Amino acid sequence: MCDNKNRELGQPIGARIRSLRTARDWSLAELAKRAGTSAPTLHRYESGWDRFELATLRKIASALGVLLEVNFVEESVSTGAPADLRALIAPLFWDRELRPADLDQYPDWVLERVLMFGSRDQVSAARKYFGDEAVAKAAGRRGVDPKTRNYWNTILEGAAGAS
Amino acid sequence: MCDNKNRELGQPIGARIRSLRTARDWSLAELAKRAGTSAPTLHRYESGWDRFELATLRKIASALGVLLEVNFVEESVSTGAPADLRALIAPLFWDRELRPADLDQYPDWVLERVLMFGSRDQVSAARKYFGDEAVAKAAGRRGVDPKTRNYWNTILEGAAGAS
DNA sequence: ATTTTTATTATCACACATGATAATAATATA
DNA sequence: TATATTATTATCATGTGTGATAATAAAAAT
Repeated sequence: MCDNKNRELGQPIGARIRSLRTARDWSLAELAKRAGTSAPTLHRYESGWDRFELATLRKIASALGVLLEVNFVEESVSTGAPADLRALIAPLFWDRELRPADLDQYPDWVLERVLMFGSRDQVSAARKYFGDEAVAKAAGRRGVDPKTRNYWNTILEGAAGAS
Repeated sequence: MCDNKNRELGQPIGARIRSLRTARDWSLAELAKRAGTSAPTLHRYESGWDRFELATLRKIASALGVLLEVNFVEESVSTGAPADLRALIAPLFWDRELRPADLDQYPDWVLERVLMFGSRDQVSAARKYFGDEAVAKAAGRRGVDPKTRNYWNTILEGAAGAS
């Protein structure tokens, strides 16, 4: 999830709540009971409400057994420069040196590795650099495990639906 | 920053705001003007206020030129069961199959690989499973690059200091 | 086909987050 | 030392997020 609407880094809050709830096979009423709120209120949240109080999000997170993180994030490494991205993800390429040209010649291969083994920051930077289409393509490669593939299919589906 | 008080993952929100503001050499009045709020209100926030509306945090983030991230983070995989950890980190052992017994027979070797190439989740799960002492030991192995070693020495030093 | 469960929409009262304002204390500047 | 700037504390009016409730639609179960 990202709260700043200018950057699509994940699901909107409401969609995330729904996703977490349905993963647990809970009804709106069940989660509402656990979170100390009401089903119609939760429905409102899952349907696009966006102006939460943190206290509300805290209750919901607690009921769902997840951690609520709230971060002010400085603009990350500049991803306009290939050299910056290369330096960031180079550690993932233990078997072969990652050359600067590889970013443009073999985006699928690079992304596959990043999606499979990269940290959040590395993945985020690569996604920004290559774009969602390239990520979707890379997620379809044989070297990507089904769990990771499903993850990205869901994320990118959500990101495409929002545009 | 982490919003769930049960886990210490960073600065409280208010302290983070102050840190970002003073880094820019702005007064309370300056940030207040940019964020469309008031100096006394900002002072309240920086001094421990904790029950924010997201809209408020958005305004402040925008004024500070930073990204507001709001995440529900799943608790990581259960690390009580060796099979779960093994499944999680298995992709990192591309050159040799990771057998269940390896976790107990060669913890150093397993951890070295995880520390060097693991994702955040993988590292976190392994750390939880093996404990900090084992991580410290593994970080000292020859196959761990100095940067990673320093990273873990710092982290574990901090973790030891906190107890 | 009927009943039960769940989701969805709408209304409303109330608690409270927020910013405006004033006053005072502390710090920085001239 | 005097003045200006900034930080801090307190009060209060207002807008709004929230949950309770009712009604209805849709989906699932029997």
